[in-house]
Amino acid sequence: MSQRNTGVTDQVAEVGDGEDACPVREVLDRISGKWSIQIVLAAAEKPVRFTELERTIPGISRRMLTLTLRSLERDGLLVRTVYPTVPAKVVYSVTDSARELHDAFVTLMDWAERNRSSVTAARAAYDSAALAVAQEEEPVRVPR
Amino acid sequence: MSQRNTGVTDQVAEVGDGEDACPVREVLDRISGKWSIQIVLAAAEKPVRFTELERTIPGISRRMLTLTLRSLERDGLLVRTVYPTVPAKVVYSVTDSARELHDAFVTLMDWAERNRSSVTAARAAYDSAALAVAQEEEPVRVPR
DNA sequence: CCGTATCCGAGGAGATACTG
DNA sequence: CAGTATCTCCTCGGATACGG
Repeated sequence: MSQRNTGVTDQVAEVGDGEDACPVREVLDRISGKWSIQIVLAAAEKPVRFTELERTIPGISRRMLTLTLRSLERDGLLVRTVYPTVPAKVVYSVTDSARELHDAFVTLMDWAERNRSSVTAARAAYDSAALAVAQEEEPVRVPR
Repeated sequence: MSQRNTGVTDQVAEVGDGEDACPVREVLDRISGKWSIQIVLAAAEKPVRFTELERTIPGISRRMLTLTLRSLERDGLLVRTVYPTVPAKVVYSVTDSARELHDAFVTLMDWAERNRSSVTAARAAYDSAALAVAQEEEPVRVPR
């Protein structure tokens, strides 16, 4: 009991949840963790099997896949269905709640693609400026 | 040099960024961290001063405020303006890029408020079910 | 007022090995 | 196939103290 290090917030957290009530934190807690969004994104297209997700999402580990799935299931975003066939087959599908969230994610992804280049550029500019300062030299003044 | 523990991803990360190119990760890296969203949200309403943000955002520490601000500035989401008055005055304002992102955040917040109750309910249901299993008893079968 | 530097704990996440 | 259990590393982020 009293399991340590469950990752992904925790589950069955002390019953007394604590009254945050802040919507910002609620959202963050749900989409943070490297994998939640990608899983919802994948499951929203069509119900997916465990192994399927493992292949669909590049760097995910078995552990994090399981933990994130449980977390999403707990929040009522995914439904886990088990078919008691011989090697057992498990399918995860999104709920209505998650489908709406999915739309919000799409908006976010859209932003990411439209602003990718500008962010990269801003970053490069910021870094080179910081570097110049660190070297106590005049900015962007090329040697030769 | 080679400073440890800068928090908020890191800045000036080894120059060679590594080619992820995954929009999902890009978004996540920007909105993860407990404070980014709230800062953008606040600065989007009107340009804000450092201390102002400190008061506006409840639990934030000076450290995290600075770190997150730098990170957002680096990504071209915030602009830092210094007025060389006597005790110096610094104002942070959002860029166009950030204003679009702000809209996406609003969508997310909207979702959070609309689904707050259903998530809470789903969580309670999941937890009580798990608890019943843990006690090796029949589910939801009240004693008396 | 606007930060920076340092110390340190909590928990997120990978690697690996084992089970029904 | 679909997980669970451990062990461990590392990043995030709070507390605190100091500097221009």
